[in-house]
Amino acid sequence: MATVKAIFNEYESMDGKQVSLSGWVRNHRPQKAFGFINLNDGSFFETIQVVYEEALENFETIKKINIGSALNITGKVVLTPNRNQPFEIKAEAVEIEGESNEDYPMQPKRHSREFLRKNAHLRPRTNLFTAVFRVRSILTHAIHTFFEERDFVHLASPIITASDAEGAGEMFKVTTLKPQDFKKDAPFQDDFFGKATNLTVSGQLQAEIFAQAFRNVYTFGPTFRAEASHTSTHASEFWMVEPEMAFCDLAEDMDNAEAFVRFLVKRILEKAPHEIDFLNKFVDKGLRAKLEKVIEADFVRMTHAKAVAVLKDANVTFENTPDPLGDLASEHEKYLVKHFDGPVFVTDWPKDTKAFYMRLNDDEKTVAAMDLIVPGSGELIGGSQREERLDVLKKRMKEMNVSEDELWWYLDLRKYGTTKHAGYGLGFDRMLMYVTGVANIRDVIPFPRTPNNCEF
RNA sequence: GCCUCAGUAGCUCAGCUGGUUAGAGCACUUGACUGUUAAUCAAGGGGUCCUAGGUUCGAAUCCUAGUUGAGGCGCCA
Repeated sequence: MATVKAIFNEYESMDGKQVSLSGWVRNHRPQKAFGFINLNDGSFFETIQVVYEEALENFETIKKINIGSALNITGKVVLTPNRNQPFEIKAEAVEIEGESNEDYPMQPKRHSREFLRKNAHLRPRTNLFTAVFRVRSILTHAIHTFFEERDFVHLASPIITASDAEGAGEMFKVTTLKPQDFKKDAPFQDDFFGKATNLTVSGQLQAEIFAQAFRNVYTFGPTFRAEASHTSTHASEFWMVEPEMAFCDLAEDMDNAEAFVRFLVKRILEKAPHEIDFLNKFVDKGLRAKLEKVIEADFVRMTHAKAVAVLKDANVTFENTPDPLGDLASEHEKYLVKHFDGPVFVTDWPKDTKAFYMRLNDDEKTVAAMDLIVPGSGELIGGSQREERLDVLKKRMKEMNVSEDELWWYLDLRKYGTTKHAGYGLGFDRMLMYVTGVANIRDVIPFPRTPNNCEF
């Protein structure tokens, strides 16, 4: 069985060669004595044009084939240098593997993203989602390749956790109890794990454990947030890449993050040129230029204090006043990436805006944190140097109401050969938004989970 | 969670200052067409105008509530 991809690669030497193909009809234009079928077999972004003529014994049946039908085709490759496509397949046999009903919802025309979300079982067959999900697959492999080439050890951090200490957002409860089984005083005593358990919001704390053994490690897996977020960059279930490096400070952490983002972009440009062309043409006209610039230019790095100063100097009225002690609003992030025309690292954040484990700077007011903000996807990476000093860590946990008892093992790491170390979390789906130019996270996840939406 | 906007044919949308039987393009069905490229041309079928209530002689159109979706904000990746 030939594939469309293989034929596209070798058609010049295949004139007159017989091939067998199977795939799905993307478009069909029958005429009186012949017709054209655009077939996609899943191997390649492009469709292949199949021509069939009256001489075929089931010609009248073929003429009635609907879009979406699955076909088996035998025919000859014919070079057609003077037509819109360099070659086509002249059919010798067209067999219908699976018919498509006349009410097939996907038409050869533009559909709204909302409609396609409601038809998540059919949208992978559209050009846009063919491109997006192939890029998603390539991006997944590229992540493993980047770390594997640098001798990082991959670990699968647990999806069910007992700790809810991280404060990264609301968590989903995991329980086998029925509502009436919860006891008032000790609700989870009789539960499956004998304690309250949740779906993970981050694998970082477990990655820190492995980093103190393997030095450089990463996790890559699903994470869950039960926040009622209604935005284009939030999902209830999403994937995160979380490297963790021992003997590493914040600057080296950023070096790694920058190299990582650059590597991923480069890989996508190499491995998915047709998909990027399509996305550049129909989704985001500046996409290719933007990606090429990311490969070349160094990312801007500035402290939070400097960023606030830049915002104060800006000749723009913000709804939220830039606050040297506060978080950046998304309008601020948008201004910064536009102003610097590319990704921006913001470092050394006010300690009250960040999590307990981030390393306290010598000024005792800021922590060694970094966010990488990018156009379109907002905060793509959040990371920090971790607090390795036991006494300081304990003090921060007390200040922020984090239970020492629950995280005894995390504190143990600071007793037995503690090292300076750092890491970050990269939102995989946001990275995919960034490299595809797709504006909504629901359109880069095969079956997105958001508040009130768990179909499919 | 807060704010704003929207819901009319399978899809994309027009109609909305109230007024006969609710329209277009695409899709679908039938027919025409000897090279189409989201083919073209002709005809036909297809509607709980989101739901409930209200105002009115009369509501797709105005009002109220609900519901679903989208966008923005907050939270973060």
